[in-house]
Amino acid sequence: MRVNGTVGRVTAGSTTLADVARHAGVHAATVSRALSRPQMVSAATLARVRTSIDALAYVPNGAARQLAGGRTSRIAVIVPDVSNPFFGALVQAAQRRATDDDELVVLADTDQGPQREVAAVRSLAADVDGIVLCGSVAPVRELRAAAGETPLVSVNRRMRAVPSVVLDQAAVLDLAVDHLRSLGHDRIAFVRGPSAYWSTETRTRRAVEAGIRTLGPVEPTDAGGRSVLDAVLDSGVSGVVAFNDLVAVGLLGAAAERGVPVPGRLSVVGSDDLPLATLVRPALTTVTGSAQTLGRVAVDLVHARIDGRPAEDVVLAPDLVIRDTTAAPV
Amino acid sequence: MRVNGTVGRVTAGSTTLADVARHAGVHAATVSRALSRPQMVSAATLARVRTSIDALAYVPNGAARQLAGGRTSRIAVIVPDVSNPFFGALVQAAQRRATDDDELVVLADTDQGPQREVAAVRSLAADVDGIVLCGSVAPVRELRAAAGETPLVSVNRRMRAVPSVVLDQAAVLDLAVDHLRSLGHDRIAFVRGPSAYWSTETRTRRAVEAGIRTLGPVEPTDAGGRSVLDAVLDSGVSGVVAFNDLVAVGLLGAAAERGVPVPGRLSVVGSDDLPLATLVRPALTTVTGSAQTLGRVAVDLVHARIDGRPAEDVVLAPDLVIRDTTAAPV
DNA sequence: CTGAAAGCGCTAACAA
DNA sequence: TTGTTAGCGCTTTCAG
Repeated sequence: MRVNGTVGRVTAGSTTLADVARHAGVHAATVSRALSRPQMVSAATLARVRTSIDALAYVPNGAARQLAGGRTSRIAVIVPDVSNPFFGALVQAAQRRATDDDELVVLADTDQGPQREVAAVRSLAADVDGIVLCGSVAPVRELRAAAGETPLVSVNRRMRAVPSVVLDQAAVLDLAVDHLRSLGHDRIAFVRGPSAYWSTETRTRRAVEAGIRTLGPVEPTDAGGRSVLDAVLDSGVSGVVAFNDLVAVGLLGAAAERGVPVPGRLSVVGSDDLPLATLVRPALTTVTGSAQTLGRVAVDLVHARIDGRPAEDVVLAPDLVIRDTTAAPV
Repeated sequence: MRVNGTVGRVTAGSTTLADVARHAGVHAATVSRALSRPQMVSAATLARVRTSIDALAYVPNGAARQLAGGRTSRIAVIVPDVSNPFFGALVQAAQRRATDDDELVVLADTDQGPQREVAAVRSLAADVDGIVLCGSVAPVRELRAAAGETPLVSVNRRMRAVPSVVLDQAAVLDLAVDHLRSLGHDRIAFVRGPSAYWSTETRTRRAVEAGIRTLGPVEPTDAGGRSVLDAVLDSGVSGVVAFNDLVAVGLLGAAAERGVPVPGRLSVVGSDDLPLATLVRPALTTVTGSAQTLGRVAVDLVHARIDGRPAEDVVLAPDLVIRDTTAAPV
């Protein structure tokens, strides 16, 4: 069986550039130009080519494009856990932004492992134009080595020599603390997330400066929140800044089961503004920089890097979202 | 400036097969074999090649691979909304399964638009080995045309001539209804999701058969649930089967605000078993076929199709997860 | 503005 | 078992 040659193709292959060129009566190169640099082609030819493209329902082959031109029209988004709604929203926002640019998003979930994180970066680097790395916990050296020439942008972790988009974590803590103080709480604790997180460490530093006691670390989940209830009660604080909304919800749930009055004996502020925050009762007061914004800005930043434009760190100011059923005057 | 030739490369390019071959003192084809069919290479050569691969930190170029061999080691997962925790979990499970197979997952979010759904399938088809299409709402003809030769698997919607993995929706409804009946409810309503969903239509049909009244359709969200409260109260039912957990939570939230006793005046059963279900108070009783299972099975199915193995529809039986704080005897 | 030719990095016959 | 030889479908110089 001939596989190539004049006899015909066997490859399942869909229509190619060559097919379009033939149909339009021009050279393949012209079709290529019509696609990527329309202004280099005469209006008449352009029209003809476009007609053929539609007629044949031609879709350019990404692999060939990449191989020949270097560009993939693909960016990778690497997150610790897609099933976490925060990252879900972030990924979605990134995807929307990328789509505006006719780009595809390749997703990798690291399951929170530094090992897998580096592996993901390495294996993706050659196949995408840029990488958005979220909630990274791996050593920066390794990440940079793994990324090679591929533009890398970090979200929610500040890294040297890697453009980052982060929340101002000190402000996150301050906002939450001030809010609790304004309600009259003077004994306040910060429940830490995993130590590997940049956000944990940055907030902890601020907490220490501010003389706020810290509890934990706990897992950044509902279960983590539940597990810290005893410590919270023992510590005698009345106001709690939880690492994130999941921890806050877990803490509140456990408190409810133990009959601890909320708000009253305990006021809790979360962080992330998950949709969840509005659904639980009492609703959660939360400090936030929206996942959407982070995702969008990150993609813009990779684009800048891809195009060789300078890309500076973006530090987003958090908002305090008050739902006023959780945190109440003592 | 020479771009190619003996002078040296300018392309940022990382190490290639050829580099490894040179380093190991073998032909490029041998390295290729060492990578994809190790058993075709002598142990000694294999070892040497592997050493070189490590030494040079070689990572194969996916695009070249695809172009030459036809395989991409990539599958696409298309969902209506990644930020929905149900799909988040599904995507994560799919991703894990794919990773076991050294595959990458390309993600597309259609924002629930049939238009974008078809576009996503079309643009992805040539660049992936297979497609997992979740919660599809587009016309089957168009989808099949868009997919071309690329294996397609549908999740949560049964399609003719497309292997599908779905929940037994009649069973979903029956389970929920039986549960409510066993608690003594005899006036029960089903709150419908969007009509475009296969799961809505299938359940509705069953509801009609079973003489259960239907309400809605509503958006498959918290807001959708809130919006249907009046209709629920007006209809005089005491038991409600909500389209999914988000709707259920919205309904419960609105009920709580209106002082409707739950459980008591109203018992609600959701569907999906979102993590959320355990976090709200009262906790949600829910009918489920886990998102994880759906994701995993779907990926297995695409793999089967990719390998040319026969792939039959998988109909998963739902489970009833009873948390017993929501649905209680009348 | 358009055609010709070369080649991106890899795999897959085919020979040896 | 290994080397040789062709391309995969596209972009890109370079001429014309």
